[in-house]
Amino acid sequence: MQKIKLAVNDNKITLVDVALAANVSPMTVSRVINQPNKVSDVVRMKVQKAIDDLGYIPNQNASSLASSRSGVIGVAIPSLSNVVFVDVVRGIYKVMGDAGYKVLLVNTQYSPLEEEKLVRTLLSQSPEGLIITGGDQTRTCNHLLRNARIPLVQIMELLADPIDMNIGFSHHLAGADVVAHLLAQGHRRIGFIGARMDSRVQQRMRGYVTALTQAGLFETSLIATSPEPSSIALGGTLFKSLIAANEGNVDAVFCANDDLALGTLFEAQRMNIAIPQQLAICGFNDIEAAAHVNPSLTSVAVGRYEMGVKAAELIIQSLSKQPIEQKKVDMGYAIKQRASTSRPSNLNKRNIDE
Amino acid sequence: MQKIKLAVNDNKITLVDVALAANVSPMTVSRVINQPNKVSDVVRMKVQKAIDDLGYIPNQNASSLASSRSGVIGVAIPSLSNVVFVDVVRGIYKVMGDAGYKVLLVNTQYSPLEEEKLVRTLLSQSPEGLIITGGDQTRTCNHLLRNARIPLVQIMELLADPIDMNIGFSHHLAGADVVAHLLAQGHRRIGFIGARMDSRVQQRMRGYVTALTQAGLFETSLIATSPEPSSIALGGTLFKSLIAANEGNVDAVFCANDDLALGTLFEAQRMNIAIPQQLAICGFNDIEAAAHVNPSLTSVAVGRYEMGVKAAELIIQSLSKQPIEQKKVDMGYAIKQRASTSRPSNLNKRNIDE
DNA sequence: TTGTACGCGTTATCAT
DNA sequence: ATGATAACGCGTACAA
Repeated sequence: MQKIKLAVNDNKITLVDVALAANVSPMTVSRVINQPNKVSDVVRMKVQKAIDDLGYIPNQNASSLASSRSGVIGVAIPSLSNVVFVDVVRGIYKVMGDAGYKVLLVNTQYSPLEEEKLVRTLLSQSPEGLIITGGDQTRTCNHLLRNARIPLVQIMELLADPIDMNIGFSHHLAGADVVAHLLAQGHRRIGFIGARMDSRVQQRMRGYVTALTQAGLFETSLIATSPEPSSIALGGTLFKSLIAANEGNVDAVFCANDDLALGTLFEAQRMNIAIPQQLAICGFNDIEAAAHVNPSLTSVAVGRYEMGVKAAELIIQSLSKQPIEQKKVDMGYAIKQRASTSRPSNLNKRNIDE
Repeated sequence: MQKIKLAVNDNKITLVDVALAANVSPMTVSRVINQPNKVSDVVRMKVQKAIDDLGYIPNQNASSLASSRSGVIGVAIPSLSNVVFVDVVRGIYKVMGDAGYKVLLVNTQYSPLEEEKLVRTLLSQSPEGLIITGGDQTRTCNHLLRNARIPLVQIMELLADPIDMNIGFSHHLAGADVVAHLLAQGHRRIGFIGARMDSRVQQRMRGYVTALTQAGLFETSLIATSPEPSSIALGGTLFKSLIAANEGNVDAVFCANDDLALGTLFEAQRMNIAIPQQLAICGFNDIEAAAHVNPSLTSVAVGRYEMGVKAAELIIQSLSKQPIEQKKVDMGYAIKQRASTSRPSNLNKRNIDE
């Protein structure tokens, strides 16, 4: 019953091998795989048996080449160490996986040059769509993307001049809103702690500076930053230098993310600084620990997973030629007030969370 | 000066277009890209100019098909929500990126059936190597992998019968060692909290059961588990049921990971249970927060990033036909003792960390 | 050093 | 419903 294979080169089973085994043309085998309903039941089952018997696995490279449909979506993020990006990627994987797309993920390490190189890599895979982070591309990279003529979504922040589609939120407004919240709680000496200082963290900081300046309360000594990646440890370190630089005269701190905020919180506890009585702390991103640590940490919640989902949906919608209602989507944000910024008079009330 | 393109189908620039523009054969263009030193300087620069002018981007699908070298490494992990896997993936990306390989990452969601489907997807991309998690594959998937004839590394745990290469550590030993540590601190009523209960968590639990039984201290009421994914919140919930089930008679808890341990710690604090005086807590994975939370959390450190690096290196080594000294690598683990399990007499000493 | 011929494994298109 | 033929874009192997 066994047919002899023609292709003997690499003992790889091809469409032709299956066709030979099933006594049909290669085209029929191709149809069984891609358009099963266009094949009669008898033939389909015969072919399927041959496929199973031989353990045939289609060669996607050949398929992509012939059909110019790769089923690949390229995704570029700056880091895998940051839960923020990983959460977005999770959303992308969820939607793209369900839709049958493969995700080719690359890590730019916050470098536009590295990003340009990786975008070339992505484009050489003939992706059907692209999701990239932010708007800080090199000129060359920008040209590459514009010439690619495939759906593209820039995520994580709102851009003035997006290449194609854009989804994010205003980091500047969020930063200013945090300051407004802290001012409303009666704080005056409000510090800022930031690390890595990428485009988005800088926007949060500018929001902070703008709002605090407007209130006539800004001083440069209130800012403590580092180019290093954020971490809990770095948060503690920066908090100590902030305190030192202001001789202890700080009554609130806005941390550019929750890792830094937790570091600040833990360090303050070790310094026997009462939170929020002596020091209020507000983080950013609202990671899970924020709601559970003692005292619970006020933070800015952003729908990261949802952003990934939405970005993927925009690509798919675009690919299915459906009209895109809006190419620019503002995901917004929400300040989750918790114990770390409640003013003393509120402390006996139960904090509303979620 | 402009040459007319032959391929007019999709305004995609191909090797032929570049060749025409540079007045050379397509093969020469191919060489400029893949073996530049085999082309004379004059021609190389002329061709490079044409490449730049036209914005040519090689078609990797065609290249893979013709050369049977895809430059793709497939990676399958069960979840992106768990920092443990993300850290391993980071290590893989580091090494594979530097070596010029693309990483195709898939998420099996802890389902062997989903894994089988995704392994098919990976194989259809003609990957040159594969990295997958654990040894819990379906029979079919196992066959697929064995027949693939490409380097394969199974990561995260030590396997009795690996398909090809294997790198991980013994979760069973680690679980038993944690119990030994807690016993040495004088604890007797040692609870276990676990969630998701995948193969690796189950091995940790069996290590716990074995060691505690050996000490004649095991009771089923000391175990609290849930099939849900781990989270800080779930840690708190499980801790409360553990306490309830034992009427408060628990003096130490071994949590299967640090999220659960943090949940337990924070919940215990809210219940005014003194740590470690009234309750010792040991986590697993040694995430960054463990060393910084107050009191600091004892945890089991495992070189996740390094495991990813090593797995990638094994693949690359294997691909370059270098002999593999050992196909099975034990990464080991280390219990990082911190304040959460120090017995009272040790409390005034400074805890050694790192 | 450069070029020619062919094939990689699949699918689009047109016939039957 | 099924098949024959011709690409898809590139690299291998050999020739010049």
